[in-house]
Amino acid sequence: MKGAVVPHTRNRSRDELNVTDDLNVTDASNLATAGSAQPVTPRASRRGRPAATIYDIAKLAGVNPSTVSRALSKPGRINVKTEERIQAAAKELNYRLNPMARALPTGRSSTLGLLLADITNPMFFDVVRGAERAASLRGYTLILAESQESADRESAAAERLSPSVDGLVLVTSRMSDAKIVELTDRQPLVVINREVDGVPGIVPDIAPGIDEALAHLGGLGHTAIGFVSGPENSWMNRARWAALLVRAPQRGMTIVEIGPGVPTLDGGAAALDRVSASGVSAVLAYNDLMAIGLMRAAQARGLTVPGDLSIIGFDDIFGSDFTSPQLSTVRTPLGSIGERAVRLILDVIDEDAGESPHREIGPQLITELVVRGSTGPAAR
Amino acid sequence: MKGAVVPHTRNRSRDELNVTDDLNVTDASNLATAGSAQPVTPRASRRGRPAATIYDIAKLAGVNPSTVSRALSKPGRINVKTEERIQAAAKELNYRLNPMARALPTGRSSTLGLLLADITNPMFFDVVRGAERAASLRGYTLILAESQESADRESAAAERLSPSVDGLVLVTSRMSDAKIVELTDRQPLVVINREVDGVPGIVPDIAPGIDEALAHLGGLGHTAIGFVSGPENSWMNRARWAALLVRAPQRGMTIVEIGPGVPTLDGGAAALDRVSASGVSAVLAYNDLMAIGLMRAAQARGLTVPGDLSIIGFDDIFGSDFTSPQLSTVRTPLGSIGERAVRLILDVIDEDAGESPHREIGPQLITELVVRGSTGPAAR
DNA sequence: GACATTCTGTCAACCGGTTGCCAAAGTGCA
DNA sequence: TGCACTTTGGCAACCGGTTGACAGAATGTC
Repeated sequence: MKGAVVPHTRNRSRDELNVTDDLNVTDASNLATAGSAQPVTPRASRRGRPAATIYDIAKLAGVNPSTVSRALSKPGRINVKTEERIQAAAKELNYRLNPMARALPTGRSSTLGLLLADITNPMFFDVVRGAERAASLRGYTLILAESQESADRESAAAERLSPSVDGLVLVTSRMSDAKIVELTDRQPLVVINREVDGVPGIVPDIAPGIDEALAHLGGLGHTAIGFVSGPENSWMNRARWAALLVRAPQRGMTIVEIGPGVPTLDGGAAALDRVSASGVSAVLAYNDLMAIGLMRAAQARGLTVPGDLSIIGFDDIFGSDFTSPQLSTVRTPLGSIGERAVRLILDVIDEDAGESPHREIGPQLITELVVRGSTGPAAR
Repeated sequence: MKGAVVPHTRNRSRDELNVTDDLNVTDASNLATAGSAQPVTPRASRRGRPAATIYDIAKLAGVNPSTVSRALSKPGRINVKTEERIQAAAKELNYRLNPMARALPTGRSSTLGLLLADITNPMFFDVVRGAERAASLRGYTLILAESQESADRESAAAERLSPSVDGLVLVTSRMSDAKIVELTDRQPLVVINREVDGVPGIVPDIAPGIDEALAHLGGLGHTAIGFVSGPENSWMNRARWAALLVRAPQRGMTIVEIGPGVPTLDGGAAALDRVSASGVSAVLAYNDLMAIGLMRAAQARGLTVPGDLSIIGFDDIFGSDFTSPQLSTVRTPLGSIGERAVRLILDVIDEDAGESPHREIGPQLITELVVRGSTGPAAR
């Protein structure tokens, strides 16, 4: 008899299974007056066998588990005949790879974390869409987390996500540069709408849109402009203000900053008093949300837009053309930004893994003015 | 000498580490004219030591790894003194538990999958917010996936997520009942806005809102109503239509179904011809997106709302009060629905795990009419 | 002081994959 | 037929945790 020390034997006795078919179909007719929380039918316990593993496949195909692993993830490493047998067994067992089991030895989860400041800001729609597309194209899954405009919550979310994602995309980070650099030291990370020394990032070129906006306003006779400012800790807020501060005087316009404020409808509405008091005839707001909030507050007070006040937003979010008048706004190519950001971080990840460091420099991400109804001639 | 067979020795020589401080700070000044894709600074490779494990803690605290595991996750099982020592070591090493390593033996990932039909439908804002709140309250993370209104893509997403989540929440599923039941057999699952036999779900009570809407329209003199219908495979679409079909005649009104159509702005706009041709003086649309699309299309054609046509939407999404006139709509308590759905699925999960099957039946999730400007007296 | 009971920490198996190393089998070429 | 080289598949360690079983120490009881 051979030696009998079996060091790591797996004894799984899950082959035969119950399937006691006690499904108790409750009659849930009467669609129309649907109740609220439908009571759960007493489901004794999850039926259906546990998910198949490579060990099950190995047994069925009569090979070693490691061979199954290779057949499934290293095409060509295994004899074609064997590979076919394994594929057949996998299909028969309806095998589905367990990503977490794979992530443990490889250290790669094929998962990316996307940190947003505020889910309810429609600006994120397109970013998420674009990111999703680029991610799934390369077999990655996105995990979304929201920081609700708080640097602390953002940093907590990053810490929480960190062990289970291959990389982090910060969409409109509220964290300090130092914290971001610290995170970048630990794992691949890219920022959107922000520049941090030594951290890869995707930032649209805001200059064209702002130039167009100022030219547009100048052409309408406005000479005193306001900037309804967003969060102080937003890099993009500072960037937009900085650009205006340089460019407005170049065109012979005066410009004042009104704020900072929270980047929401309410934040925009809250700026109305200061806007009125400032005597400006036109404002740019940090984003469309604030612009719309301001517009509605102004209208509620009997002012007309653009008669008494011209308003321009940023981003061209969903709904910015619902308003009356429709909002003029500096469009940001959000979808492309999300897409590029994910491609960039995947490149960083691959590079860390020692693969080809190809980095495509695509077309510029430029912004442009969308002229709609909320801008008009300055009152004489 | 004792026996010397060490079966599973871990030899990690990661104690000393490099930290070659070659951070090459590139000067990225000039905020305003930010370029597009900022080139990545040549980052030799990820700096910073690999994440600490319980083995590192064990060595530092002079105990066995299993003791560390217990100290960290089974408070009280371990001597207070030892536990403190371990906690201190964990803090010193900045230890962070690896969720995937934990998920493997326990089979629980503390992660929930949320399947949406369309991220860009603002209806999901509140659902996601509510779900997020309930999930994080109980230590769970949400993974969002989008099916883009396709049953196939939805089912594929469910399959893909399945191995790595503890449960699935289908928000507005487009899959067949059979498929949903099949998934439910494999793992905890709850549906929102849908009733499926034997599958736990959260559905708002649409009757009150629809009654109010019909009463409102009746009071304004409307007798011929249209329902601009959404996707055929949407349970909620059928439910709304079924409710209207029963209730409108009870009030002496006629009602016709116009559709089906895609549940977007464009889908609503596309229904305009059929709405005009039908001769109705008021319509309810499947959701706010279609209602707004229809309203804008009507206005673009020179019709007035509500003068020529009264319009009511469903859900009261973000932006439904941006329009002019503002949209009257049947509000759905989306946030509560998301919250309740997550609580429900966590109960299902706990129950499967053999814990207390407490199930709170909260207040009813009722809908209500929000009267704004898009409804008015019927034309004589 | 003897014995039963509770506390506390260790051992080793296990979750489901991946992968370096190696030997057996197959192939090519002289 | 002999030998070098390539293919192919198995073995066992490993990723980072969890947990049942168990033994030694501490404590309680009479």
